[in-house]
Amino acid sequence: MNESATSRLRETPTSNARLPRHAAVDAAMVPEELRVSGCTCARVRRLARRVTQIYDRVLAPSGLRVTQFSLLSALARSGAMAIGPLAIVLDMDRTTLTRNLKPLVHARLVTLAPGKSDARQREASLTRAGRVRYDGAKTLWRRAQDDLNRTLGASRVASLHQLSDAVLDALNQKPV
Amino acid sequence: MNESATSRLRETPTSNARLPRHAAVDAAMVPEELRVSGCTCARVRRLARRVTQIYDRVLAPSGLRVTQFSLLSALARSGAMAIGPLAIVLDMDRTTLTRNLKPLVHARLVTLAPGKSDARQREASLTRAGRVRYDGAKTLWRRAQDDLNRTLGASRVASLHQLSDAVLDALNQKPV
DNA sequence: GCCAAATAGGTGCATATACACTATATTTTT
DNA sequence: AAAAATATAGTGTATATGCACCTATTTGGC
Repeated sequence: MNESATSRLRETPTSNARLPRHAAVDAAMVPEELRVSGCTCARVRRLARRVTQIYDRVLAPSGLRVTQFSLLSALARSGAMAIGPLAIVLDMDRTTLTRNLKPLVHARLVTLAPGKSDARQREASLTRAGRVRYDGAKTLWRRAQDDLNRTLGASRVASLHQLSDAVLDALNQKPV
Repeated sequence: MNESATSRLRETPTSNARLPRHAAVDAAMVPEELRVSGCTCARVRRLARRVTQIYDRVLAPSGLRVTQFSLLSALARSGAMAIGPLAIVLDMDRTTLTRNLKPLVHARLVTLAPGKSDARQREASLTRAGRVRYDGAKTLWRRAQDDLNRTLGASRVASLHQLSDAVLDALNQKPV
């Protein structure tokens, strides 16, 4: 069956312990014993899964998922906004945004209105019900965030924020 | 409608330094120093979206997505493994893993065999074709990883790995 | 004014994610 | 040994994600 079982499952194919050779930054490498994958993408996806579960569970009583909460939050902050610009702001694919808005529109928390100057545009904005729902959910969001802060420690969370922002910024400056 | 439209939507909403300002809602009486502004979950999700796009595009010629590549990688490393333990190792919901394996099983890159000692278990393992596909995709993965390292700088990538591992470890030690 | 190019957005398709519930097999209890 | 409890995995449902392709509108030359 698994003829590969004979191999000594040496370290992970993806977990080569040294990153790029064009930089000498070995000083702070992860201990080998952790035997984690060397894939940055796998790490951030895993992190997103784990963290999302926490927020979604705490937000559940509001009937909102954290993605939906974030969309309401963005609209509460920005006011009416067309799909395209909003997608750029959120680093979200335009078509993903369209689909993520759908349950919110169906729940009448968000409306989509034709653009005033350009008939192609669709401006998304919070309804009154959307504002109310968002305000109510903020308490739960705060609880989730506090839970995380307590578990990880504020400094680690702050570091995570800084690093995430820096990475996203770098990727937007110089797209790969 | 959007009475908040007056606010100055400067740069990105979530990287924006002020989210909820109402400290009165803290059901858990969290000290101020534990308060962090901005949503950690929105950040890590955004980061995961962005990074996933990079890897998926580079991996495209292999016919594998990065999630699938990671699954093959895990199986290449571990050999045959039952669904439950594999899900735990990957910090992935068990049912998500079952469904993520489906396209790989359908493509005959992975097989699911009944457990030898326990008929409830299903042991996943790489097929020969799966091993070949995985080996071929590793070159593309390496390219994606190198691209990212070059764009972000190795030290930032190393920091991201360290921090992600530390956070995941902390969450597993002390589940929220 | 007309038409090609560019722009804004939606659809089809496939995968990714996870909670609630279900089905089956094993283990423990009586 | 039969019943109850537990363990293992799959399904139903719903959302999240994004590429390829499509439609409608606007714009830029002419």
